[in-house]
Amino acid sequence: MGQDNNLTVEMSMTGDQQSMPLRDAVFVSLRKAILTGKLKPGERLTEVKLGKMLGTSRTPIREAIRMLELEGLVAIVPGSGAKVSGMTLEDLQEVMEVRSALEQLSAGLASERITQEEKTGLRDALNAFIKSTRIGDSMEIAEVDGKFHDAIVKAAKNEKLRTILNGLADNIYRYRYECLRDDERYEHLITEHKEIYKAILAGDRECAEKAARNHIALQWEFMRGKILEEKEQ
Amino acid sequence: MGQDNNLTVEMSMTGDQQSMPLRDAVFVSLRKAILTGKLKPGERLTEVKLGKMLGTSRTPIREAIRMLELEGLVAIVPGSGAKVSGMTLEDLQEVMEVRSALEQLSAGLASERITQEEKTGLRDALNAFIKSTRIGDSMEIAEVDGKFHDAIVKAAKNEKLRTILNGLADNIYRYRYECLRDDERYEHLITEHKEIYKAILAGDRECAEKAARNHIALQWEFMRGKILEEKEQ
DNA sequence: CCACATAATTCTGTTTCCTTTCTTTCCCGT
DNA sequence: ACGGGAAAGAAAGGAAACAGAATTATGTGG
Repeated sequence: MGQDNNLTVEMSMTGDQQSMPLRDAVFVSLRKAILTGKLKPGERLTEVKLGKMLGTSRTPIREAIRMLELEGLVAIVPGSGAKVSGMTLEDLQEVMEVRSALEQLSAGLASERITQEEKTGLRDALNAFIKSTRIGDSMEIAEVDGKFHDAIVKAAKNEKLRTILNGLADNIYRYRYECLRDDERYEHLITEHKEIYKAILAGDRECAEKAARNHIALQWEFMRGKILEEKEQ
Repeated sequence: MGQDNNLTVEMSMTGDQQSMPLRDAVFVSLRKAILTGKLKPGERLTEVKLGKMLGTSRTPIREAIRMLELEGLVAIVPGSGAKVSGMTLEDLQEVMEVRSALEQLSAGLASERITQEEKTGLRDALNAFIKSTRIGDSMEIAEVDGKFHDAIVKAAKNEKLRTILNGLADNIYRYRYECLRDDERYEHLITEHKEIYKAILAGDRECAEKAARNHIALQWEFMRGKILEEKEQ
């Protein structure tokens, strides 16, 4: 009961509701709540309850849930309802396999298509990442890491790729976030990012792809290890 | 007016509506109508009209449209409505770039993970493809071509990849379909498919990836040429 | 004390209605 | 005659109502 009230406050809809369809606001709110773990995997999402929490009727909630389903963040059981979808280790591996292929493509295309301004933008993103690892707020690090990868895919000039990659990033956000609490890998992460950055700047597609593949592979290895050792406890 | 009635009949909802949420039936119907070109790019989708056509109220229509939007098949103008989204040549190129990377991954993984039963299934799919090119019904060829690619991604044992690839295939279905009307490329297609098939059977990942990349590259080249020469007319 | 069946409650699926926003058309002024 | 603005109409956005299925609770029999 008290928890619900807490969530109500936490899930208040941000910013400009004006001229923005309610369903989109709800969509963003729910998505954020899931990604940050406020709504936990397996938790049941009842429409009336969410409606009360966000102060809307069921209609926008329903539409938002349908959208979340297509993004894979909730699972709908026909006739029963929706629940936040958890992920098995196998699911994570699937996502990481796809991500590996697409981050390679992203880095490769970026190395060929990046403009001068984007180069400075990418450098700034890299520096921001390095800086926030020094400070150590894992929430911010996840954010800035995402910015770096997004800067690359922007330079790749392929919006379809960008959409898909961002969707995949959301899929694993929860787990990546958990893994970033550990700072033993920060130095490695910086090195890997630098390597990708250098290859893209040099316009060396082969090298950029290789660096990206390597980066994802190491990240996956680390995540996998973390999750497995957590399970043993 | 008469057109509308025609569409009504064409868009009747197929199969087991029982125990299937109406929105999904609507979703499938609309999707098919768009992919087969019954609903043309730019055409406006008004909820009441579609509701009358399919014999439902607006709600299932709305939810289906939201889902179609996330799949990129319709575009929503806030407050105004939804329309079937067309594709520029640049959009197509974006899709093909991503598809190239993922079909490579698909073939590569399949070469490592395919089971004995799946091998025979893939062989059957290949033969079915060859057979339908002899008959020459472009509708069926597109279907069977899809089956072949789906058999591969099934063997790759990665459902996430499968979902994304099928989504991409839908994106370009209309255009691929158009291009298959031309039978000058059938022989090449068969050769390329055979090459992928052989590499997967041999368990040669490198070779499978190369064959897949080659296949997509040639398909794209052909599509691009077709579209450009159509525009010139 | 537990298992099974039945009833009550809750939640989804769908329809219907009201409100808000956009679009189009028509009229008035220049 | 042409352009701008206001009003009417149409369509989406949102809320509430209704029906049916699912889950939970309750009670009875073993």
